[in-house]
Amino acid sequence: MELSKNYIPGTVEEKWYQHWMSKNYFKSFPDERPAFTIVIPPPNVTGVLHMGHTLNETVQDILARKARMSGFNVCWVPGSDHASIATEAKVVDMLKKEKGIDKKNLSREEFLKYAFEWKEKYGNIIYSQIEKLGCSVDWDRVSFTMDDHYYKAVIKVFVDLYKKGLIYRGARMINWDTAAKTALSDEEVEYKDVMGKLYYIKYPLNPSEEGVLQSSTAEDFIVIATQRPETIMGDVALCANPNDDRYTHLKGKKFLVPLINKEVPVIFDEYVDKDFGTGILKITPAHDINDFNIGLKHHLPVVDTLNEDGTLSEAAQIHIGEDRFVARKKIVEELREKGLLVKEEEYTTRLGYSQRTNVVVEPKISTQWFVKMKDLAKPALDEVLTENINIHPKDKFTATYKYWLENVKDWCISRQLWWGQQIPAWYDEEGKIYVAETEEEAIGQWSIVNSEKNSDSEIHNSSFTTDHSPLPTPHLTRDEDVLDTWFSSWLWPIEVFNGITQPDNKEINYYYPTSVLVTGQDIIFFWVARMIMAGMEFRNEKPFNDVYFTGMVRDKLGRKMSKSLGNSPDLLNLIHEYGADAVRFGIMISSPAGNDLLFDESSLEQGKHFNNKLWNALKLVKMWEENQAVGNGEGAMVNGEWAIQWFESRLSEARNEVDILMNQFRLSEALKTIYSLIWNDFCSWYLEWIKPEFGKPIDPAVYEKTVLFFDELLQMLHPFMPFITEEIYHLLKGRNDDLIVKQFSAAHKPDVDILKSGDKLKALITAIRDARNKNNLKPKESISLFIETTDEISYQPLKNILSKQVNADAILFNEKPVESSVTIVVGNEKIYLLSDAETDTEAQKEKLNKDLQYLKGFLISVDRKLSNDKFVQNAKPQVIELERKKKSDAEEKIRIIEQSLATIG
RNA sequence: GGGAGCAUAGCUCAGUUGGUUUAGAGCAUCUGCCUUACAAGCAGAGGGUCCGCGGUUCGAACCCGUGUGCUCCCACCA
Repeated sequence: MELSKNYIPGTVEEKWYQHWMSKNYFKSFPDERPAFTIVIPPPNVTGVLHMGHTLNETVQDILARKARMSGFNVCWVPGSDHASIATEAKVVDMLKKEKGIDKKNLSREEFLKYAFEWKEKYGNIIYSQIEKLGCSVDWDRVSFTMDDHYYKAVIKVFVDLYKKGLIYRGARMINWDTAAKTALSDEEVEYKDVMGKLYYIKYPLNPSEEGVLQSSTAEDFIVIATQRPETIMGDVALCANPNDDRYTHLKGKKFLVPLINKEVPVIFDEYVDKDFGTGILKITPAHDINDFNIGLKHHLPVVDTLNEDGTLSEAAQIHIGEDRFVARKKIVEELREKGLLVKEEEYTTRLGYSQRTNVVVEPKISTQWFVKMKDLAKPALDEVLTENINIHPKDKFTATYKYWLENVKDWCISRQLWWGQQIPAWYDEEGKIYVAETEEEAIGQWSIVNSEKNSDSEIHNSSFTTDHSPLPTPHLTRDEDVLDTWFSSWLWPIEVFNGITQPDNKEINYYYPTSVLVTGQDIIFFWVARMIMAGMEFRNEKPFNDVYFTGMVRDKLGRKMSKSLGNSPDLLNLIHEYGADAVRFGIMISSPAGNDLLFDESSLEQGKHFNNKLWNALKLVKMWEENQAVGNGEGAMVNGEWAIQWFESRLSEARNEVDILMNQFRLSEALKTIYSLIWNDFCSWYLEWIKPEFGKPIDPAVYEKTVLFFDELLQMLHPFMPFITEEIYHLLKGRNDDLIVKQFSAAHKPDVDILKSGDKLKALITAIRDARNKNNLKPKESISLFIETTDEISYQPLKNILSKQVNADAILFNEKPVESSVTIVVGNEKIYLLSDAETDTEAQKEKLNKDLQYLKGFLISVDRKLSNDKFVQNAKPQVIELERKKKSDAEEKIRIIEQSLATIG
């Protein structure tokens, strides 16, 4: 079979994915083997996968494939997240732009139909991307956070927590998204520094109050500073610090809110910073969390001057219906005209923006549903602190995890949206709440409550009536809101195995807890912490053993990937251009765990080159398949045996290193190790060492061994680059099995002595090549080598390799060349290169002098240590011994070099 | 304002409880090669005040203090 010049990934990748699927390699059923379970962090169905997902899925696939080749029953569950607010915002936007439909004009059912269509479209794109990337997920297990059983699980959990008293309904200050018209959790708000203005506004004294100000002031007003003049209509008090002498005399006085002349009292609270602004704070409980708290403390009313969409409400009295930012400008103008605006200052402030719609978030009083977090947080914290769950990298995230859980606040879980699980709460005409899994159950509860009420009233009326008229049909209305998307995601590792809806099924018992969670560090609180809470609360067991945090993917300038910057590449394009293996390689090679990844296409280029290197190694070995020596191996490499022993040891050494690195989740380093093993040790050294001269046959035993080595390298690389490795595995030799399921054998112990010989040989070759280079000896010009050594025997097995690698036609030991030659020093041995060509003695001298200088400096530093009494007294014996050896080695080398220099003259 | 992390070659990063040389890798750079697996390649080379300062130690890239710079998280003073 003719192999193409370069590796072409496209059809190969398609072919093998289909093959693996047809063999059901990705499918998993509970059996006797140990389980290795991964649940995919379900991507939001808001759009297509970006580079962050690519990194995540690649890491998971590497772990899954490695586990599969190590005898585990691997189950990787794919899926997607309905992403309540994010998706709803996209659908609303799409409807408006593409169909001219306003959500207001749709019924809930109609809207959900569109939303499901959207989910179908983007969900499928996401799944096809996961497939193209080569992810070995079990496609029979695709889960979605709004699947029927999943929906039921969420409802069940809500009811359960409500019954336990862990869910309550209450009026709180929440973050309000005026575009999506919904509450946001604290985590959904992003703060940005913005230039704003601080306005100083006069509040006049109520004219009905007389002579309250000290005569020295002589003015009947006080000045407050605010960034948000449009909220003054919601003011209910002015507040000063009780220790602020400037204002203590104002106690009991009343002032007027400008423009609307509403009377507000002066109160005192230590919360107020005397040194900020004027030292007086206006209290607007409806629109600021701190004001709200002060309001509660001082029993002040709440005046909400904003509508849900961010326009001013009737309570504002003026500018009703105008957007808050428009109203701000107008109010400032009006204040200025009335002479009530004292001054404006430039001021940098941090404003909260909605993560989903990017509008400025308004603090707003609202009745919402909350989860009490304190009791849930405790066990979740313990799991991590006791290292029952291991976080990687540990140092970086354990502290933040601990801090968040120790200071956790109640979780606002209701959202004023349609896309999501509708809150299972019903209200009767009196506003009484019934929380139940179904409407029937809610009605049942209502009946019980109302019949109790009837019997209560019977007792109190003390009128004995016997005719029990049937209870009237209840008019229950269901809560319109849906649940926060994370209130469904936190059940993910459990409910993908139906562990909430059927708590004792075979699957959940086998696959749970899952093995490892791979996710971005940005959702440690949103998701990771809450999954641990859910695991502990609903199954009394952690959801996963390990958590691997990937960093954020940035562009090569360190900027976040974003659509507006246009620096977020399209995954399918990249796969098309480089191949999935190269994309996986490129993204993994530069991605240490937990560090941000600076994405640069040049690393994909490197991956592509690596593919080609493997391809060419295949071509070389294939050539030998047809051209093997018969009989006693005439023309074969005599030193194949030694090369084989060396590579066997090198391979074992690397296998052990890679295993350790993989167990520590240091995947990037593991890949680097494999890359270097294949490119340098296998291709540049081993294959060159055993390669017969052109046209000559190879020794069959060497050939067979080489194929086995190649197999093992492919196996090591397969988790990282699955397609090309499977392809080469099959092209290398006719096979009945597939690489993807080939089980790792135990790694051997490397032979340390032979590795040392290998290092020596490599150093020798490099030094001689360097000398050739520096002396302008063309590769084709043959040389004779004269080696001065006390250990001639150790050279015997290396001789043939050495002469081939440096193009030497003769190697002589402990003889001096008669003619002038190039002299170099490698280790403790002096080597002469003799050739017919002119040699440049100046270049040699230069090199030798440089080495000499280095060695003398080195010797001084060693001597300094050894002549230091304290060092000799305190250092460990091995360390001293080592220094002595360094000293004698250096002295020996210096002697040889000086001798050489003398010879050259 | 509170906390965490980082700072090593042009770039991205390793560097294990302080001692294997005067610190390593990949990429990039430079030099020479179209040598029959591979120019998407081969061979070789150059490149570092381990952020500054101070301390502990016989010995510091590593430990301690301090300064500077960057990143992130939390809080959210009108």
